[in-house]
Amino acid sequence: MVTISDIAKSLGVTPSTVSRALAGSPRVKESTRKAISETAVLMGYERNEPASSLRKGHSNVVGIVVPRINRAFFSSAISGAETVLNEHGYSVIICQTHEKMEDEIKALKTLKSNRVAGVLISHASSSLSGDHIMKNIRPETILVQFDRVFSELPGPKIVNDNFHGAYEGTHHLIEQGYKRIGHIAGFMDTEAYLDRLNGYKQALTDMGIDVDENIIFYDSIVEESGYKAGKTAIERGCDALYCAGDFSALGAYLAAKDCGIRIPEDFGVIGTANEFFTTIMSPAISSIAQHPYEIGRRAAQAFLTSLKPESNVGQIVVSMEVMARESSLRKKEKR
Amino acid sequence: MVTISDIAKSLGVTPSTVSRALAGSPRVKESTRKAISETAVLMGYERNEPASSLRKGHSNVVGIVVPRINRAFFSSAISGAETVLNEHGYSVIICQTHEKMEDEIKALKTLKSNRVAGVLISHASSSLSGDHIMKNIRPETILVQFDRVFSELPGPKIVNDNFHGAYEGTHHLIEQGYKRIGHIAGFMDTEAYLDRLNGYKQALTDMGIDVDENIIFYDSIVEESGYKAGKTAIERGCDALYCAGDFSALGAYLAAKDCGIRIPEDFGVIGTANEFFTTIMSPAISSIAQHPYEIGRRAAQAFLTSLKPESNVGQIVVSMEVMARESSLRKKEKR
DNA sequence: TTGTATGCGTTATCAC
DNA sequence: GTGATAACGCATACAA
Repeated sequence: MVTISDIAKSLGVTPSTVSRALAGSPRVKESTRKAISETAVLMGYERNEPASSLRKGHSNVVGIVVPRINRAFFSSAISGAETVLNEHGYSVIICQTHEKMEDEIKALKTLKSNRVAGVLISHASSSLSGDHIMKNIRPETILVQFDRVFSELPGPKIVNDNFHGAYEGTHHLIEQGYKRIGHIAGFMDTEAYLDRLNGYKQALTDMGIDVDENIIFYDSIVEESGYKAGKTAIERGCDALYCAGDFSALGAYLAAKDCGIRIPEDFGVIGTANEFFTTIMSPAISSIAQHPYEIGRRAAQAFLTSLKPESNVGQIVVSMEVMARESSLRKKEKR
Repeated sequence: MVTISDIAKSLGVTPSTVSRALAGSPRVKESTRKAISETAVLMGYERNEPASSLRKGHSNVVGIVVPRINRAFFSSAISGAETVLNEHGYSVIICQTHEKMEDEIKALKTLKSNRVAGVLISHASSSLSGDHIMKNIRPETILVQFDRVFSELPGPKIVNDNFHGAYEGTHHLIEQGYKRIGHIAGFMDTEAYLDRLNGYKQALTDMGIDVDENIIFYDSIVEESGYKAGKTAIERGCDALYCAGDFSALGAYLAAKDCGIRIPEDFGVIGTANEFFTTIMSPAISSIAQHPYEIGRRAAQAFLTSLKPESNVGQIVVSMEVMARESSLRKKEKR
């Protein structure tokens, strides 16, 4: 392995100069700069990152902490973040928490040990406050939260525009003439679901419809719960459901089908997340799209700008988009 | 930040002893060992990984190189590998190649700079040989290939049992009474697709059916290509298709539907990968399941056992499983 | 079983 | 604009 000393010797300069030259310091003559970088590539020099990290006190690595890697939303967010960070010379260490606060703490400790320059985190569902995050991060480390955030923690936060997404989705159902619109809401310990619930309520209120707690289902947003909630919603006279997740929407959709109820004529469904499967069902399921890749990109960019002193990124809201498909379109489009 | 010297001072021993104790060396008295680890937690000691890596010449990090993180197969494989590696004290750096050999080389260089202990790689489609991999890996680094492998490279390889999966899938179609079975095959520069093609051919041959190159489609396995191939297959008198991917299977499935051909009565379809959407279509699409999470786990385990001298892991084949669903079941199950 | 001494490769500080 | 020197924290070879 060739080191900066090797380069220095072969050029009759000192390691300090080589280090400065390779770091792009302005305090080195242009001609020597060029000579050094040329012989560096010639000799096949590659920086020893651990040595550099030890000396500098931090590495060129950013940690990303998520509940699970193999979930469409997170894997896309990671992909977006990795792409941006790589372009700027950073590597990415991935940690999954399996939704457990305990694992989250372990992950943060590992990242601290590795002296990462930053942490992009979407916290575990069992993390009820951000105390353990602040406790397990060095003060110099840049913390960026995305998707699932604690508003009480400092630093950039990248979130979906859940309120407006829910608002638009509900409004769309009303526009299509649905009268009694229920909601599969998820659990209220997650801010995202609370925001969606509020968007839903606001849309109803704005259109002069009373909110009925009997048709709001505070349940997990998996397919099975969606199916059950769908059945109940139908019993309670709903003619449409806005679901905080696509899998619960799928459950409700299948429940309606099983009851022999026509979609969208007699029953409208709209989900959230724009999962691939929603596009290929027949009828296709409407969904409120998130932009996970973009959220990952933004999180990475927030980290990069936070690197500069005086920067102050704050909260970034990424819009959601109603993808109106057959499951909620009963009015014919004008032509 | 507390260091081993701090611990040493507070206990009246030397840093070497602390280092040895924390590393679990047998050459340290049990009582001092205990005292040291106790004060270590008491003082909140956390190892400085860069320092350790510099000294040892390698880090406790394993690099994972994949074409894209946000693809179901790879994100699951990463998830499995990360889980196993974490249990053994390793962190995971993720790199994506976007299917470009150029990015793959960059990724390997980065990992080399970081002195990773191992590399788990599924190579880019544009990598036609493994030369660049060997060139950009230190000889001490353990190389594990998974899913897309170069058989000419040394070291463990974790692969799907593509041949038998394809064989079983094709055999299943024959058993269901389909007579003229085509194949959407993918491109032959990828070993996996070649193996699937061979399994398909073997199954036909074993059942006394002639292989007809006119109904083998060497095309990309995306939905669009599947649709086109599906149409052509129908024109050429096929009554079933075995597809090397689920998205091409979906394309063919929709092509048949658009032609007004009944599935499975008049046309059978089976895909590969067992994507979620195949289960919820109506009729549901049969698929030959892979086990990506398991493949990731195995890759990580192969790395861990390769750590031991004298170990010699070789090739590991992970079985595939025919998930027979409505799209290929025209014989009623016996009851 | 423990201590002593050294160096891994880099970068920052200071001097010239 | 360049050089000399030191130090980051840890792990090992050797000595005792």
